[in-house]
Amino acid sequence: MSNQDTEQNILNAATAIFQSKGMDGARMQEIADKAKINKAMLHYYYRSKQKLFEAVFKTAISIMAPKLREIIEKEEPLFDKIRHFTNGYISLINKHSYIPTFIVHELNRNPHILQDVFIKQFGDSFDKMKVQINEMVEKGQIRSIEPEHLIMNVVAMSIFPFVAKPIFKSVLQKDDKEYQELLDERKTHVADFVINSLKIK
Amino acid sequence: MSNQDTEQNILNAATAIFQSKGMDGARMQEIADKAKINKAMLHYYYRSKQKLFEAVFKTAISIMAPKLREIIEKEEPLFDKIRHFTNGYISLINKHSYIPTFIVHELNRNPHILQDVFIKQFGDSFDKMKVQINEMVEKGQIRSIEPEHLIMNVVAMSIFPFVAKPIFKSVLQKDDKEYQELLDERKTHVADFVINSLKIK
DNA sequence: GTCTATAGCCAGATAGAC
DNA sequence: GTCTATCTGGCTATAGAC
Repeated sequence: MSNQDTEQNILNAATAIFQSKGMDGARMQEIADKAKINKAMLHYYYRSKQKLFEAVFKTAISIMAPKLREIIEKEEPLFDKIRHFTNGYISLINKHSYIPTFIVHELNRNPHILQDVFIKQFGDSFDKMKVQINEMVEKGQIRSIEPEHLIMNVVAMSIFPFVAKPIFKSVLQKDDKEYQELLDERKTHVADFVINSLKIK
Repeated sequence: MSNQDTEQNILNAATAIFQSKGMDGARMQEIADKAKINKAMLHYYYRSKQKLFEAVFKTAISIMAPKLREIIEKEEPLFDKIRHFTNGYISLINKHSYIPTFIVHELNRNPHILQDVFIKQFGDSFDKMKVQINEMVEKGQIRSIEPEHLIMNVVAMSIFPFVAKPIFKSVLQKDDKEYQELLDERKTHVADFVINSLKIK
């Protein structure tokens, strides 16, 4: 295996372990076993558990952020944007379902990891979106709503069902297959639900 | 200090530490320091870290569950129920803001903690609520919606802003005071948003 | 019940042979 | 680059004096 393959191999194993157990619960030995290499190799390539964790965390952010950015920055009508967000984001998270829980937990454990990552990346785009929403309200095209709440609503309904999967599965009494079907339905359901609430008929 | 005071004192300290650092990140020494007692006392009263953790976890569930049960079981019109839920639950979580993140993380770490806690407590109530929603759809009083999605929507919009607080604060560029104001607004905003989406006008 | 001291274990990190 | 063996520190848990 080449250096880069080994490095990637380690990162993949570390991602799986860190995302399911968190920084504190993860064990270097377990990561090494998963990567089918020696524990010393982890340190050879990444120096420390902390550095390896940071690599995993940055990778997780880099999977989530560009798609978000793409959807938000694209110039198109608000309702289209909402549909693209719920469809695109729920599909993406489906492929990386551990990421939201992982990010949420690690950020609460240590909020300053973020610092200004998001501000720098999204500040301008969100300002534009706020203007777009406020204009539609003023023109009477949608109900009155604060942009902040609209954004929180859409994001919450899209992501929370992944984060709270064990609770919802239990409360709604669904098995894995049934719950997956619910998640798929939400790609369009959430957008419909939001747009119905905004529309003035 | 009496036995029970000491026991409660330990539980309070453990709650604070476990809820901010999680089971794996918490240190018995830190809990002892916070409770201003000796580390050996923790073991005298709770035998092991695991047992102490379970006490904290059960307390967290027992704070969240009865209110949920109360709101869901009360016989009243659906829209009233939605208003009571968003108002009551957001207020409650405001007083215990670490709990949702704590529960979510620990459940993902170890999903079988739940087992049938929720099913037994809420199975019947949710069935009744499903019937209530389905009847309103059939009578043409609200838009067609699957009860599961409606429940997920309301819960997600109420709870996710607490879980994702560091992210939203950063993205929306709010300080603590401004973010708290947003959370307070949501007690009525979420209910309005949901009811607007359901109404047929 | 409360403390000090310490046993015993396990994890992250490194030394050093190959 | 890759491995084995080992160091070092920190953590849970307990023994035992008071």
